[in-house]
Amino acid sequence: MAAPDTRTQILDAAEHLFAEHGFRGASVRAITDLAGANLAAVGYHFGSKAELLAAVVRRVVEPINAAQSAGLDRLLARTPDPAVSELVEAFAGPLFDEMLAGDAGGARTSRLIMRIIGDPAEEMREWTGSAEATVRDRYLTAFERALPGLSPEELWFRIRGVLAVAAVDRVEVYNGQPPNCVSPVAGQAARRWAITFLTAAMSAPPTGD
Amino acid sequence: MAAPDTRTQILDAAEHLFAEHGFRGASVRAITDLAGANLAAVGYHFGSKAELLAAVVRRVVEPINAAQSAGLDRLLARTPDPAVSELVEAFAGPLFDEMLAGDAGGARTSRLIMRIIGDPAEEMREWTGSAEATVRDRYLTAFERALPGLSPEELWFRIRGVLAVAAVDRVEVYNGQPPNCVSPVAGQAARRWAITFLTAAMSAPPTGD
DNA sequence: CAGTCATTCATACGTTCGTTTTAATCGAAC
DNA sequence: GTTCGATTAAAACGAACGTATGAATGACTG
Repeated sequence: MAAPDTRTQILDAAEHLFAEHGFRGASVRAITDLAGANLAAVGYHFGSKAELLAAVVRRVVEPINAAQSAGLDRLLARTPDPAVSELVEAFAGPLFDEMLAGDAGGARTSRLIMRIIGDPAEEMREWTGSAEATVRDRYLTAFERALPGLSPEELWFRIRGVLAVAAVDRVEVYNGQPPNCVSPVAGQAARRWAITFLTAAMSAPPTGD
Repeated sequence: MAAPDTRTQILDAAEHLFAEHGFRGASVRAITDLAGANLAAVGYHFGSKAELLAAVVRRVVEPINAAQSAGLDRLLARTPDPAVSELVEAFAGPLFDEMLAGDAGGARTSRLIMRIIGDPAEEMREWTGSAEATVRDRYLTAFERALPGLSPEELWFRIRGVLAVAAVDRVEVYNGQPPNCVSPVAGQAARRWAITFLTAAMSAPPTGD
């Protein structure tokens, strides 16, 4: 604690710069400079830049997934049929909570998550373990019970929408401040607004064909 | 001006590769190779790689903005107080329509938009003109009238959510196929699903403090 | 004290990048 | 047929990148 080891300082710096500039935009030299470490430290501790990214993403995603899973456990222990609002809270809440725990009110972490879910066919694709898929499956079936009549395709579309809204939170959109209000908004307010927004969205009746 | 205009072929190739690999991930050499043009053609026709990006983004964003503006005009010509569902349709609809006009059912364009709104402090920041801000402002005041009691901050949060859902459309999320259904979904279905989803979300009552 | 092991350091290598420069090409106007 | 502006082609430049290497450092062990 008095002397934080080089490895975690590199992880911190990499999380910062990957979120801000993307994987290709953040150079190993910039990361090690920010971390106060030597250039070769990345190779020594992680093997390569891609493996460093995997470590960064894992560190961000794992607590979120654990919280999502625990929240669903808590819900299902009480009733086999949770309400949509409860499912949304348990699923989307951790995305905000873990982000708030980070620096700058989570603005940086939300950017990182946005890059993770938005980068197709990049080095961002190697980190996923089975935990993510498991949690997704469990929420999918829970939502299916809570929203009868919704096709699996439309349900999956909605869940992706939840992820999108959570990820875009507090990322400045469209080049600058919104016209009539301050941004980024306070973290806790954004969390409540998102739950309201997403609960209404998930609860919408199925789209008629 | 005939069939193989080098300038537009470079624009097409750049739109493809910027969407797929991002600004830094798409090299000028890869773009000119895909376009069947010479490396120096980018410098000649656009000046630099950053200006090429600006041209690409402009070409994608301008028709969307024009359609959004025209849709609001049409609405306001009929009634001074359009319903929330009408505003959502007029605002989010063009994001899908213009994407459908593109290749691959718009999957690539949606990725490009996602990169645009997700890249802070990058070269993605130079393209915006006054048209975007104007359209945003007009929708903001229209939504304010349709949703009394909603604070400007929460309203802006919701509009960003609409953009996020539209942008993430058909981008494969979380590394691979969703567990129980095919993806990417058909474009027209996604458009209807999104309107349903977002109308319900925008219509949610204000979050209590 | 000598030894060893993990870590840090300075440095170099080979690639790839965006950009620039200079020459070649081509179509039309005179 | 020549000239001229506009476009394309080929080559090269310097900078930045990810990675690899071997020597220095320093704390702990015997």
